[in-house]
Amino acid sequence: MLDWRAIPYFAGVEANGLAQLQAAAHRHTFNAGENIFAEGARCAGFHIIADGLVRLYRVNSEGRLHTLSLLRAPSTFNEVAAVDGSANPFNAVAVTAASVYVISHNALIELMATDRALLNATVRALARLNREYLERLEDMTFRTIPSRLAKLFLHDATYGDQICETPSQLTQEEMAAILGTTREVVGRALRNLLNAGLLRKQGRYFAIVDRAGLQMLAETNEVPASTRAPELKTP
Amino acid sequence: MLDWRAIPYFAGVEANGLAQLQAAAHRHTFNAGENIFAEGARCAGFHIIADGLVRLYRVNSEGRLHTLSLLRAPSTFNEVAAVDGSANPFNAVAVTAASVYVISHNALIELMATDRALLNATVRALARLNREYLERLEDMTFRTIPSRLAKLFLHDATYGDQICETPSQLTQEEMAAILGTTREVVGRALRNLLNAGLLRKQGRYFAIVDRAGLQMLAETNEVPASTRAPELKTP
DNA sequence: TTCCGAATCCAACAAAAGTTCCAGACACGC
DNA sequence: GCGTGTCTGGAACTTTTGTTGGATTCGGAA
Repeated sequence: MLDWRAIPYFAGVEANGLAQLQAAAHRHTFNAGENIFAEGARCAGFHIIADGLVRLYRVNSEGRLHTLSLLRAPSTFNEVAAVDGSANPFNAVAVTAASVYVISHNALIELMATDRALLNATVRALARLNREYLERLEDMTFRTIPSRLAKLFLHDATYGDQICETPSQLTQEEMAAILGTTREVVGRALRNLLNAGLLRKQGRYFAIVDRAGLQMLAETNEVPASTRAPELKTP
Repeated sequence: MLDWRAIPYFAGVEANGLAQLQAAAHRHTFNAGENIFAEGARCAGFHIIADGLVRLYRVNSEGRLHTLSLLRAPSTFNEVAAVDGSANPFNAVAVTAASVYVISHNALIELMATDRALLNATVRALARLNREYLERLEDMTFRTIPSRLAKLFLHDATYGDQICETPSQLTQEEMAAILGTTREVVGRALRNLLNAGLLRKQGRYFAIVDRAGLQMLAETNEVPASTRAPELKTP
């Protein structure tokens, strides 16, 4: 069961407003792998994840994927389209079987018109989303792939809220989609972090060895010399 | 003189509300090159450009610049920090001498609490900003530099509203800052677009020859074969 | 167990982007 | 007209990223 009060978006909205939101929401269930809505399609409304894991992503003309977020309950998505009523800005797919509440654009606008707390919450949520996107934009502009990978492992503010699975449990393919590159490149970067002594293998996955080193790498694009492992190859 | 009704952000706000906004605003003037506010500093409030050209940018640890927008009157900036009261998400500098009205975070919050139209306008503006950032993010993720350059010249939705100077009047240095790269790379890309017959030189600057070709390049990262100029070098 | 598909590892190569350097062109103020 | 600083053109080189292809490991289903 979904505890509506636990949803960060609705912090500040009174019981009365919550009840109205619940009344306006329609519940949908999706099988693993099923599409929830498509980028560019008519606004699908405001979505609340009650259960399951949801991926938001975009695809380019050559078919490469960019995962914007991996979200699990309780969280919300598609706020932007829900608010302006235009096309969905990304695709959404259920990674696992998922249960989702949907509030239509019109219903949300109507509720925001009567419930000031909801309107305020929306403003806050949009501002927060803006900051997140800007952070991601700077990552793509300034950081190398090893640096972005380190940041992903640190699970910091940028990715922490949006991408919920710990990176150590993601496949290289999934990490690549999140970082906006290809699996091979992620594999190489992982090997480098391993050799540099920042990560170590733990079974199938990776564990953090040197958090400070990862932080340094995330911030400066450089592996700190003090923690770098000695070269193995002799010329 | 600034015509407050001409500011897109305030579309829908009534005369009464506009008067209150004007009363809350403080006018500041800046010389060419003068800093308006700094990234990370305490929230500088909501800014309205009455006159002049303003650059919003970020800097990375190595000192490279990323120009997020080049704005001229009438337009607004720093909405996000003005709304959530946190640190400014970027630097702002007056490119030319500029005159700017500033409304503090507290004043804006108060006005939004009494003026529903202003609150709605803020929601719309934040949604629009979100879409712009997402578009830019995808540009950085998926497009090559020639492709981004073509998009800049096409002056399309992504850059059209935010970056007001026509690209043909920007220096290579400025284009590089907008695209998130370096001057040399922009120079090379420009030469390629020239050789491919998509642009031509017009005095100091460039003019568009083949708009469809630029569009194709912007969308697919490929220079269309039909318009490509014959190779000059023979092996 | 055996087989199968998914995920990984690794090497070699290709392409894109970043760096360094220097030579001209041009605009502007003196 | 003459320097001076900004902007541009372009070559040569390095690094990073993307691509290809094959070998290997792993876990679960038959």
